[in-house]
Amino acid sequence: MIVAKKKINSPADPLPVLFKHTSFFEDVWEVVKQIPKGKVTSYGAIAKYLGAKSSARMVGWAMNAVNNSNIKDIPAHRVVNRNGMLSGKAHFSPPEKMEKLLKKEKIKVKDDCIENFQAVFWDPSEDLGL
DNA sequence: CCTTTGACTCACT
DNA sequence: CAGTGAGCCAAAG
Repeated sequence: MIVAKKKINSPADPLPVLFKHTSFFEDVWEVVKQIPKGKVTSYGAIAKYLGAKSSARMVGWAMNAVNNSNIKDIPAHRVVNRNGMLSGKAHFSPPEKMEKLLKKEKIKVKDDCIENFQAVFWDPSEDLGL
């Protein structure tokens, strides 16, 4: 469990205010980190796995936090919306990076959408046990 | 401190 | 079947 405004990874991370005492972000990250290579999941699935306490929007916030900080251990590119659309691509360093990384993992992406989304979809509730 | 917004989703019209 | 509204919770203005 990572705690609050403490350094997440690098000593020189510009990690802003972000988390105070909420471990929500960590939970999201942990789940995201568990996503098998070549698979993807949705914000809603993660939120649901976390108990649906928070809405999927918070998951997106967590991803935003990842981009904001120097955290690179989180494969945020494997997280898309429930339609399999790369809704968050715009928030990547180069927006194309998300799609690029996905394709690199043999995930078929077309027009910012994962074609075989259902096939590569990974449900945390299923693998992590629920 | 109150208002607005956001990488979402579901339900209703 | 597509458009709209509401719920969601935290962060930024």
